[in-house]
This record gives sequence, structure tokens and C-alpha cells, in this order.
Amino acid sequence: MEPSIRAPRGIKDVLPPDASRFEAVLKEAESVLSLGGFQKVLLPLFESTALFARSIGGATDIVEKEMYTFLDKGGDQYSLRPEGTASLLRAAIEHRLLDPSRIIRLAYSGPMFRHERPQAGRLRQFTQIGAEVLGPLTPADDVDLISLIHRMAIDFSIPSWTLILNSLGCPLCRPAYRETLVAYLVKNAASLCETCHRRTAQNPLRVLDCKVPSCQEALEQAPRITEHLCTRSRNHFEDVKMGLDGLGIPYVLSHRLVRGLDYYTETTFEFVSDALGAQSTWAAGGRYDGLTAELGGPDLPGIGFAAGIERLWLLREKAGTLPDPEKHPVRIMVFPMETNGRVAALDLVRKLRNAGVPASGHFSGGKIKSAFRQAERDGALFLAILGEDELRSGTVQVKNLETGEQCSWPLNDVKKIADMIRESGG
RNA sequence: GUGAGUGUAGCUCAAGGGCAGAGCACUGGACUGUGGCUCCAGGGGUUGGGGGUUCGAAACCCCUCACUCACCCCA
Repeated sequence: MEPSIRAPRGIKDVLPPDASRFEAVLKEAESVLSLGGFQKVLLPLFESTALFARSIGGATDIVEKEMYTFLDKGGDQYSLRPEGTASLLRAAIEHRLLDPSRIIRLAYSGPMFRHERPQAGRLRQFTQIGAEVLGPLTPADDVDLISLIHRMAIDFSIPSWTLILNSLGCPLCRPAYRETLVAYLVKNAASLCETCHRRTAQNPLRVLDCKVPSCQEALEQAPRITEHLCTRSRNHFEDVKMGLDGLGIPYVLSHRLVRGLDYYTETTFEFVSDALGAQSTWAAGGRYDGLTAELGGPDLPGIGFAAGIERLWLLREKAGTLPDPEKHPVRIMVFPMETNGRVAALDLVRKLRNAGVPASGHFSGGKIKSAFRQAERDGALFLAILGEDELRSGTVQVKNLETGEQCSWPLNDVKKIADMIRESGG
């Protein structure tokens, strides 16, 4: 009864009719990016482990414990991609797409892999769509990217969403803030949890993200980064906020939004929804000035985001805005009543397909009744019957299963049947 | 990695120590070549797996596995 081999934990099969609906959800999200002038890049599913360690950050959870890492036969170490930005930047640098004199907009989509305990909205293989803007950026480019995600929220009727906004400063002002913060954390170490102690040394900004109540309390008085930004970063942040205000895009500020990837600078943002369970983020991203240089390319500003397609699915499901399942995946099923009609049935199926009509055959014989039931269950709109009489007269009975209408057609003019089927809607 | 909850037919779920059941689905018949409705019949299960307690375990105890949710983390 139980199959001996099951799908790995956290890996989901998507079956009909949901599979084509899932692809539609992905496609609709991608088309928003097309509207934004983004061009798609196809990227590999695995990369050198070092790429992720260097871009995402060695002290992050993703790199420390969530990557699927393996050695290939040549002894090189690779990892299944846990996110897309690193790959896309690697490709842009490798193929010399980056140009200090112009902005490029690139998009990607596909499966990502992280070894985490699965729960609602969290899988080990999940699908992301992402976009990156690279070049001589202004704060307006930050706003423009955010407004594209805002469009998704509107277009897909995402229920009760919130845009959370913060600034992480730049390589000039962040180190100074970091020191101030560490000083505060060390002074208040007694009231912080163990993880926070570790992070104080390794990744102090992440301490701000701690959800332990006693830590939150201790962090009330902690220095806030937005009050320690340099003039340039402060102006940048003000410009972004003004832009969002100007477009009427609502947001809330959170000095605790630090993100789990090291490469973010300046603007960071998260689109969340409380309709999603504990995993509330459905799209997130930020500015990452300096990452292209870190990866060996020209030192250019960049900003990007990623959205989780499975989470978009859950939200659209709740909102009732999922694409409808395909009503008639097969338009017509051909049923030979006797064994000696099988070849004629095969030939009819083939000719219908040649004429562009999705067709299948029910060749196993049996009662005509079961053929009707089978056709209905497979989602066919028509059933074609080839019995003794039809074979003798070179015709076929074609019945519309929704209207009950039935006609006899000559077998040597399949094109007419195909036209009729195409015109019959459904 | 940690914690809690749940595992009974293909699906949704009953039976809380005493014959493993219902609805839906499936197959066949009533209806010789015309489906959906109705009625009748049938096939389906080592009750996730292993051990223990008991005259007797789906049920109680222990272990284990899986799933779900949450912590954590993030899309």
C-alpha cells in the first residue's frame, strides 16, 4: 500500500489540474516583470558553493546550514542554488553585461533549494521569480522596482498585504553604526539570549531581528540605524520614501528589518501578508551596492527582489484569484466499439491531432457506457464513436457531452470535424 | 536542529479494550450501440512500521517512520 520510495521531505509534486494553473501563476507574475522592461535570463540550478558563500555571506543561516552541497566527480564543490541573485550577478559579470553608463534590467525564475523543516508556505524546493536592476541607479529606481511588486499585490488581489521598509545604510555609515550597536549589545548582554550573543560577534544587525520577548525588550533602547545614516544614505532613504508617497504606495517603517542576507545596503523591503501563516513574506529584496565588485565585477549599484510563487499561490487561493483549471484538457475522445475498429480509431485520433485538436483514444473496448464515463472524467468535450455501422459506412458519430448534440460525419473529412470542435467553445 | 498535533479503504472521516465501518470514488447489473439521475450488487485494509501490556489492541504503553503546524529562518 505504501510506496517504498516517496518524494523527499519538503518536495511537492504538483499534479493536474493544478500543474498548469501553477504555471499560469508563474507566467502572470513574469508578465508583470515584462511590463517593467525586464528581460529574462536562464540560469543554472547549481553553482560553485563559493559563489553563495561570498555573496549571501558565510555567517548567514542559508550558507551555514541550509544549502544542498555536493562534490562532483572532479572533486569540485557545488551547491543547489538557495536564491537567484548570486547566480544572476555571476552571469552578468561573466558575460560582461554590466556597464557603468547604462542600467540593465534582468529577470529569472525557477526552483530554489534550502534544507529547512517544511511548514506552511515553506518547502525545500520552492519557486521564485526575481528581478535585478544593475547600473548607475538613483533612488527612483528603488521606488520603481517596489512599485512593480505593488502592482502584483493589486493585480493578484493579495489579501491584507503590508510593505515594510528600512535602510541599512552604506559601506561608509554602516560600520560606524555597527560599532555603536555592538557597544550597546555588549553593555546589555545580560538580557540577551544565547543566539544573540553569538550574533553580536558574527552578525550584530541580525540581533535586531530576534523575536525572543526578553531580547525585544532589551532592544527597545538600542541605537537605530536610521538615526545613524550618513548624509548620503539619509537623503537616499528620504528620496525613496518621498517617491513611494508620491505614488500613493503605503508602507510602514521598521528598523528591525535587517534581512537574512549579508549583501543588502541602503533600501530594504518586504511585502508581507497575515493571510500566509507563520511565513508571512511573499516578496522581498533591497539594494546591494558593492556586491558586483565583491563578485569580481565592476563596482555598480544594484537592487533586486524575489517573490515566492508557492506563497503567491496560497495568497491568490485565499483571495479567490487563482486561474481557473483547464475545463477540457482533451477536446475529443475516440472510442472504437469493437477490436477491429482500433486502427480506424488510431487513424482518426492522429488526423484530429494533425488538425490541431487535442485528442485521445479509449481503445480498451468494453461497454459504450464506460467510454462515456471515461470521456467525461478525462475532461473531453466530445466523444467519437466508431462501431460496426460507422465502419461499414465510413462515418463516425460525434457527440457533444455537454449539449448532448450528436452528428454523423464522413471519416474522410476530418478537417470539418476539427473545425466544428474548434468552433464549439467550452 | 527543537517542540506539539495527526497517521484507519483511492479520498473525507467513524469506531476510545470485544466481528474494522460509512459517505464519496471505482467496477458490474437494472438499461444487447449512448454518459450525467435513481436503485441493486461487488471489489478493495496486515488500522504507517516494530515491540510491549492483555484471554482479547485500531484503541493503552514504549520505540520508530511519515505528514502537518509552530520555533528557527525566509520567498
